[in-house]
Order: sequence, then C-alpha cells, then structure tokens
Amino acid sequence: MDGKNLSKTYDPKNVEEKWYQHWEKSGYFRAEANEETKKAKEEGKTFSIVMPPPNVTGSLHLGHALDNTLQDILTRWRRMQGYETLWLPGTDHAGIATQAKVEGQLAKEGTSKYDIGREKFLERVWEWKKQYGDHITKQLRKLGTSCDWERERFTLDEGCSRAVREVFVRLYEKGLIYQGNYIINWCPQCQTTISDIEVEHEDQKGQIWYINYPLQEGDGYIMVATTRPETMLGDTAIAVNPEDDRYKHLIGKNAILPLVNREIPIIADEYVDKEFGTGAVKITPAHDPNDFEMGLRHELEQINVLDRQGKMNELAGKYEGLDRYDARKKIVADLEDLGLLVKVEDHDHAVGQCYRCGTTIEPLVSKQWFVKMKPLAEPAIQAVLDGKTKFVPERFTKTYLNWMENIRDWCISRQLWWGHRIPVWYCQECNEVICAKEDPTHCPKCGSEKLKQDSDVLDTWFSSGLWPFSTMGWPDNTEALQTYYPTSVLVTGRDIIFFWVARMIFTALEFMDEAPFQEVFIHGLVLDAQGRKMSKSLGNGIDPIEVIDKYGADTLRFMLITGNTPGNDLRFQMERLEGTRNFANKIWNASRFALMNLADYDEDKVNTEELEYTLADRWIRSRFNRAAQEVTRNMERYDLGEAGRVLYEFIWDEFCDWYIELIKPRLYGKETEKSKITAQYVLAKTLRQTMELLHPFMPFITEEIWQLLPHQGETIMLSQWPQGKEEELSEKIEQQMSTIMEVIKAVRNLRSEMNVAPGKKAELILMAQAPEIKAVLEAGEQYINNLGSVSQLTIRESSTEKPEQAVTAIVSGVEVYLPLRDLIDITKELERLEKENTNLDKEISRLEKKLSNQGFISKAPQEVVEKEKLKLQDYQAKKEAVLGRISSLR
RNA sequence: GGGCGGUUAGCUCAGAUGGUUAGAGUGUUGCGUUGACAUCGCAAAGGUCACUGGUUCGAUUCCAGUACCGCCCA
Repeated sequence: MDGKNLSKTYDPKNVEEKWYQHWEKSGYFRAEANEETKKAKEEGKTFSIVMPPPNVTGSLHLGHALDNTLQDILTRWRRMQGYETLWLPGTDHAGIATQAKVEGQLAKEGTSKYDIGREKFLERVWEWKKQYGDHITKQLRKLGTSCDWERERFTLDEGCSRAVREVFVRLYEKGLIYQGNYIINWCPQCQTTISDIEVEHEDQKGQIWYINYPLQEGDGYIMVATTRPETMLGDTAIAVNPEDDRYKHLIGKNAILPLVNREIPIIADEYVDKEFGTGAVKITPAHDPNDFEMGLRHELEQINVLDRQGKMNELAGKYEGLDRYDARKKIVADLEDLGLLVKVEDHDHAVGQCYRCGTTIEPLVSKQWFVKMKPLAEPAIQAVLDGKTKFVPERFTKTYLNWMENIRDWCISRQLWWGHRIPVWYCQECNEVICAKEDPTHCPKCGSEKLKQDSDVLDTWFSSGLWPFSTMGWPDNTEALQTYYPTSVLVTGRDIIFFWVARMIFTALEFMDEAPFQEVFIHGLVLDAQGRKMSKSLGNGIDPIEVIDKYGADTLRFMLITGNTPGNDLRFQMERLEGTRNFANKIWNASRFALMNLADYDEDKVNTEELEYTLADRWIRSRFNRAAQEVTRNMERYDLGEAGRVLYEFIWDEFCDWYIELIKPRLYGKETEKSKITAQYVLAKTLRQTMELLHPFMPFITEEIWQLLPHQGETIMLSQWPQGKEEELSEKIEQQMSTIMEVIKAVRNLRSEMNVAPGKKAELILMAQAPEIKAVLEAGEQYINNLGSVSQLTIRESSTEKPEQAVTAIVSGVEVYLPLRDLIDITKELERLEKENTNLDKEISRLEKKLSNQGFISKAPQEVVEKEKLKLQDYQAKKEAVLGRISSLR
C-alpha cells in the first residue's frame, strides 16, 4: 500500500476497462435461479429489472446512458444489500426503424429490397443487427452496467418469438385479435400502417377552403369548409349539427358533389361543431378518422380515392395519378372555374406525421389486424388503481390512466418485412384462415397444402410488450420466472409510457395474471445545454462514448444522476461534466493521500479495543453513518440525485476538507503512536466504507481504491452495503465539532479580512461563554491551532478581562479575539461590529415579535417554540458580546 | 380545448410531513506553491423564492387565480 505510486490526476482509462472485464469474467453479474433463489423470493430478498431494450438501429444516446445508469445504481445497491439480483439486458429489433436503415444502405448501393427479395433482405437486416447489436452491448459495458449478459435477449430471438406466437394465438382464439377494414394511419413514405400513438401531431400553417355544394332541389347551395379539398372526391355525405337552425330544413335532403356530380345526403350528427367553418362539413369516411366513425353511424359508403403512395387512384377520375397535394391545387382551381369556391382562409391545424420519417400521415381504410383493447385495458387500469404497480413520481399515474381509459383498438399489422410474421395462414383452396403456434402444413378444413402465410409482420411493440416474461422463458414456467417475476421495478423515460409500459402491463395481466413490475420509475429526457431535445436534425446530440473516453464512465454516470429530481428533464452541460470529473479527481487524491499514510499500517495487527478515538474520529464516524442513512433513505425513494448530493458533500466537505486536515498531525507522527494508529484505522475504514457507499454510482474508481485499501472479500461489488449504524451516531459530538469548526472559520474569516498572509501565524484568544464550551475548545485546541494558523492560543471564560487591541468575531457561545495590534483600524473594526449588531438586532426583533405572539405560543408545537427561544438567547448573547466589544473600543 | 411540469443567486439546479439568518455546483472578486489534489485551498460578494389573493399564530413550502416557458393528449 503506497499512494506515492499513484498518479496525481485520476485517469479512468487505466481503471475502467480492467475492472469491467474482471467483473464479467468472474461472474459477478450473473443471476442464479434455483431452489435457493426461489426461497429468497419468498423472503422478499430478490430484486429484478428487465432492461428497456435499446433499438438495434445504431448506437446509444445519452438517454440510454441515463436510463441504464439508474438501473445499474439500483441493481448494484440491492446486490450489495444481499438481494438475489437479476438485471436482464437485451435489444429490440425495432421493425420500422431498422428496416429503414437497411433500406437506406441498399439505396446507397443502388439497389432496393424489392430487387433482392424478402429472404435476402432479411439476411441483410440480420447482418445489420449483429453489427449494431454488438456495438450497443459494448457501449453498455463501457458504461459499467452490471447486467447478466448470459441472459441477454433479443426481441426476435427464438424464445421471444415463441412467446409472441403464443400470445397472438391465444388472443386470437379468445377473440381479442381480429382482422378488419378500419381506418388506419398510413405512412406513404414507410409504406406501412402505424398505430395511433406513432402519429405525432404538429400544428402547421394551412388553409381552409369554403366550397359551395349545389343542392339537388332548387338553385341553392350548402357551403362547407374543409382543410382537405382533395378528399372531396370521396365524400359520401354532408353533416350538420341537428341543433343548427341554419340547416335544419336541409337535413334529409341531398346535395350534388361538385366535380363528381354524385348525389350525397345531408345528415345530422351531434359530432359536428356549429362554430367551426360554416357548420356544415363534408364527410369522407375513407379518409378521416372522425368521418369514418360517422360513416359507420350513418351507414355511409366508403370511397377510397388515394393509393398507397399518396396519389389519387382510379376512383378519382381525371385526377388519377396526381400526388395528393397536386390534386389539391387542381381541384381548387377547377372549383374556382366552376364558381363554387367561395373563399380561402389561413388556418392553423394539427397535422399527423409519421414519428419515424416525418411524412404526413394519410388516414385510410384498409384491412388490418387489431387488438381489441377494452377488455385488456380494464384490468390494466384496475391494477394501477389498486397500487399493484406504482408510478414514481406518482404524477405519471395520471398520464397512464388517461391514456388507458381512452384507448382505441390497437392496429398491430405492419407492411414490413423485418419483424415477427403474423402467424396466420390463408388456404388458397377454401379461403380458410388458420392461426397457429406451429406452422401448419395443410388446411384443417379442406386438407389442401396450398397455404399462404399473411405477409405482414407485427408492430414491434407487440413483442416488446411481452419483454418482462418472454425474456425469462415464458411460456415455460422456468426457474427464472419463479425467482424473478414479477420484476421489482421498470426504469424508463417518460416518453415511452404509452408505447411500452402500458402494453407490458396489460399483456402481463392477461398472460401472467400479475402485473410485470411493482414500480415504474420514470425519468425525464436528456436535453442539450439550451434545453432543446437532442435530435439528428438539430445536430445537437452528444455521443456518450465520446464523453466516457474523455471523462470516464464514472463521471458521466454521476453527472447524469445529480443536479435533477426524478421525472424532470436534464440539461446536459459540459461544465457540470468538468465539475464531476473534478470530484472523481478529488476522491482519487484523497485516497492517494490516505494510501501514502497507510504505508506502514497493517489492519490485521490493530487491536480495536485499544484504540483511542479523538473528537475528530468520533465526529467523522458519526457523519459517515448519518450520510449512509441518508443515502439509503434516498435510494429507497428513488431519489438518486439527492443520494449523490449527500455523498458529494460528505466526501468533499467533511471527509476531505475537515477530517483529513484534522488528522494530518497524527498521521505525521506528531502525537503518540496510538493516536497515529487510531487515525489510520478510522481513515482506512471510513474511506473504504465511503467507497462502498459510492460504488453503485461510480463503480470503477471505487473498486480501484477499495482494492488498494485494506479490505476483505474479492470485490467491492459484493461487499456489504453500509446501512448507517445508530451506535456510531452522536448528536453531541457533532455539536462539539461544529463549535470548533465555527471558531476556525471565524478565525480564517478575520485573517482574510485583515489581510494576514496565509503563512503568518497569529495569536488567538477565545472566550467561552460557558464552562462546557470552554472544555470543548480545550479538547479542540490542536485543531484550532493547526487549521487556524495560531501561534499562541489562549482559552478563557468570557467573564474574565477582554483583550484590548483585537479584531473580534462572535460565534455561538464563543468570543473570538485576534490581537493584531498594529494591523487594527479601530474605525473599521467598529463599523464591522456595528454591522453585525444591526444584523443581530433584526433577528432578535423578529424572534421577539414571534415569541410575544400569543397565537404562536399557544398553537405552535412546544418544541418549535423552545427552538425559537434558544435561538433568541443565542442571538442575545452574541449581541451582548458585540456591544461589550463596541464599548470597550470606544 | 383538456392534462402535466416549470418559474428560487449571472447560469444550471436542490430545497421530506409549513417554523432554516433560503442552499449547492458553476461563474465573479480577493488572497494563496502550508509535506493528497491548481481538475486545488481559504475567504467574500450575489436572491422582495414570477405575480395576486386565500388558509394559518406563521407560507419559498399548502390552496385558488393570473402571466410567461416547456411537454403530452384531442
């Protein structure tokens, strides 16, 4: 043990990779699942997390770094607490996104998926997956994640695929999965449907066109207002509000659809907003979700006038082949020519866009597969209402419930190639529809072998919705499931509550009869320094790996989890990164110092019975154990940032700035040998335990230091979590130390104000206002001498004679005199004291007022009143001392 | 239109069940190579806790409203 060999600045590169490899190789991350662990579960001593699987589209971003840091902290902490822990990692095939990436690759090569065909294309995607999947898991390792890599899963692997089939078939057989012609969201770019939540609404500047539709009878018109004139070719009705007096007489009559000359009915429906536009709206059931619903209510015909590229189709007559926006221009122009266009107004409206590619979504009617949501949503709502799954922070419960309560059926088929193929076959002979877990060889109805599998794949979230149990081997009843299901907590971003969290809850309730996790810990987004979302288009993204290479994973981790509260977004600022790096360096150097002074120390030879603890020793032990308690308390509440802050303050302010400074003389052998050994013992023990407490947050540096310190066991990862021992806490010791620290600070303050050179020692006189304070000062004499640069210290009772030529400070119970004869400017000194007096007056009158308030005395809790009284006494004593000083100087 | 979050020191943020002379980091200023650390030490300056009401003996903290910012849903 010799700190001299350590470098002066901490270099994470030398440390992080080494330890990660060692941990992984030693199997410390491994989660056992056997008879014994099943017993641990019964005792509530298991802890499990399934990692939200990153997409295999590319690389990790800072959001992943945050998400996984939080999980790792919780996992490492529980592991140290002796829980059987499982943190199960994996990746997601991310159907639409990954497919788009590979299509992009092909485009660069001048080919396309259609050119190479489905099979070849899938081979290419698997290649992509291998490359990027590996990349991602490497990145996670760099971050220090202590997940069980032997259990790593992928949403498209064999096990997960089996679970997907099982779920699909069971839901189908239960009638909860159905195929139907409904309005869906079509992305003309991605060439697939997407679900409602995959549509992002953005307000755009648009226009609203007022168009006259001639009435069938007479020469009149009915004027409609629309933001999408091009869809009028598919209109099958005009709707008005039944209460609208302007139109009541027209209900039941017909209008003539311009350009097409089709007769369409004028119908009444309460959905129509009288205030919007003219109060009469054209109804296009095939191209608008609301119109679709209305169409069902009124049994209107659905006329689809758009194709899958977003172009007008053969039902659009002479507009066939035109892009939807070109058709719009042409139609508006034609209406104008006919004199039917009344006016055009600017109008902002929300436009649905594909969350992947940003293309404007086209609602259209199409035959797709759906999950019937109502029966699944109800238990999912109940489970959360009953507290079976709790959201942290709690406010996200509302977000979840709101969505669940208004849920619509979920469109799960995707016109993609990359994904779980829908396990449905169509008999080419008799049109029988076969849904089966195993690929069928012949039609059960007619026996034909001519079967064709549905060409669509499932929404990616269909498989990730099974993640908590599909990854543990379901549908088999594995030991992993028996030990680790349901999981303890799910850690994820608030942007993914609907997509994923909600779906896991309802599928788990359906298939496992139990919610998939006890708690959902939601965190915010990582924003750039200006508070903007990080995105490719803005180019403001930061690569976590670059940060790790430059600052170390410990620094990135600690920076990400401090300085914000659960559920709130976090701004990523380089300065904060530097600050945290400095913290790591501080830890390193304190340890370096400790090791240098432990070179001659042998813990095995220490007889703890014989140690002689000083005030400083007892103080740091009390402070450490208090910190341990607070850290633990905050961890239990998922307030990891607060836990981190407690550690930061304890390490920097108390351990480094005070304790190490206080024990230096003892370590340097300026006192007895026993005193030195005691100091070494407390130093080593406290630093080691501090590293243990910090380990979940900064796993690498803490392991490195822990290994260099005297320790037992093979790794800090498996050391015992310091809970905070009651018997080492002492209010009294902390109070005493605090008096001494206040005196030292006052001395430093006076010296600084008087411009006394730091190296110059000065005389100091302390006057205690009570005998027990005098005793405390005497016990801390050495500390005051050393840290206050004192040449000669005198401690007296305040009743004795005061020094003449001195600057003064008053702290609780102590008058501090610095007799700097020649340096003193009486006028200035008086000014200082007067200022202090004014301050005290303010406080005293505030407290006097409070304490003379009958309401306060009678209604406030007794202890609060007592506290205020003590405060008043303290201020009054200080004031007395200040006044005494003032009059003696005059 | 509905919901949620935010508004505290120049900047970024903390402030359990209401009682603190309102905190931290960073930045600023002054001093400093004291045998771990200049990625450091010591000291200092800096806030009518967005605004208006209400509840209360007492509100930065609880309630209502207003303003502005951000996010989500329709």
